Amino acid sequence: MTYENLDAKLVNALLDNGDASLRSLAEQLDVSVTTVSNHVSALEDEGVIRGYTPKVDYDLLGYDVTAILQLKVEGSALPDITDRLRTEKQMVSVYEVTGDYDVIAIGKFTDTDGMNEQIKRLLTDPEINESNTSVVLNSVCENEQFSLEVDD
Amino acid sequence: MTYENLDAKLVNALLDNGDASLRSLAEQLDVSVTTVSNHVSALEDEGVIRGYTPKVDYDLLGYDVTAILQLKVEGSALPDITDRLRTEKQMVSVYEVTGDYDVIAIGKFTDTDGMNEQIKRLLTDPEINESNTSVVLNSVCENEQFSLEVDD
DNA sequence: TAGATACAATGACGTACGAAAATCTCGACG
DNA sequence: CGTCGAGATTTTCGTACGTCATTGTATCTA
Repeated sequence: MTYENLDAKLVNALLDNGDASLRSLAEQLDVSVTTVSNHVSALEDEGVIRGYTPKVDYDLLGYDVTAILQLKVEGSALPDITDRLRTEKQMVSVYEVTGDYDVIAIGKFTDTDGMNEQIKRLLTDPEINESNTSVVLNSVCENEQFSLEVDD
Repeated sequence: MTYENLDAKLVNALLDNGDASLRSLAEQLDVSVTTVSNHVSALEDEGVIRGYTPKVDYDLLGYDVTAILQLKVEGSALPDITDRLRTEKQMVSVYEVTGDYDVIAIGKFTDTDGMNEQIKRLLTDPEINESNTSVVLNSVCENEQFSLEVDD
């Protein structure tokens, strides 16, 4: 088994269960605990694994509404706008993009009223020329981290 | 300190560091290890915390290109399309939405060529009436999990 | 020679258990 | 009608125990 395959398998195993103990990983991949420890540490040091996080179910916490905002922005104002969006706590993702719009942002809200209010407030910004909001009806999948390819 | 505040603080502490030990959480929040253990277990059982996952840096792994697809789909074909998108490994998020388009999907690719090919293949589907692709120039933030409000 | 492995020692960790404290329930009484 | 308090329930806490991750050393392999 090559080094890189082991790393990919480790990442995949951790994506499956971020809590997995080094021992269980060692058994699963048929290598020693020490090797697993070394490789996982290396992945963390390299930044491939940038830490661990609980998967929080925001739906259960009352953040029922997800909205996708698309904005056309004055070119020079782009950093201002993205900065402002990022500091909005409930913004999950903010992208600068090519295409019809300049910015696409995804946010989560407790209800449509709160969403409308917050979005309205955002859109008062004179540097936003045009906007388009899509409300999510159904999240087929969200923030899925896909597994890496392994050639055996 | 109320029960709910403790839970919110625990979630926030774990969002800050999903690896935090029960002991460090206990010290940080000034409660006993047992209390932390009970509450974290409860949060996991309730589904508020749906598990733990490593934060994988796909950029570092060569998935440089992120694209946002918007599709108009024959109403009856919507489940087919979303199903198919979900099974595309590199799709990170797939939403059914209101607005100009019916589906918004976010995917990651190793290069623009691969992206174009994969997207072209997807769009041959006759049930997709119209599509629009935005390529991400800059991810201001991505899949940020925001912290919960705590009233002290 | 560099990387992987096995083994042992140590300190940290998660969890189960019983005791103590806090909170809630609800009828009795002023 | 409002207040009180005993019993019951829930929550919290400290301790103890077995498991785990980590580290260092020595051995093996490509």
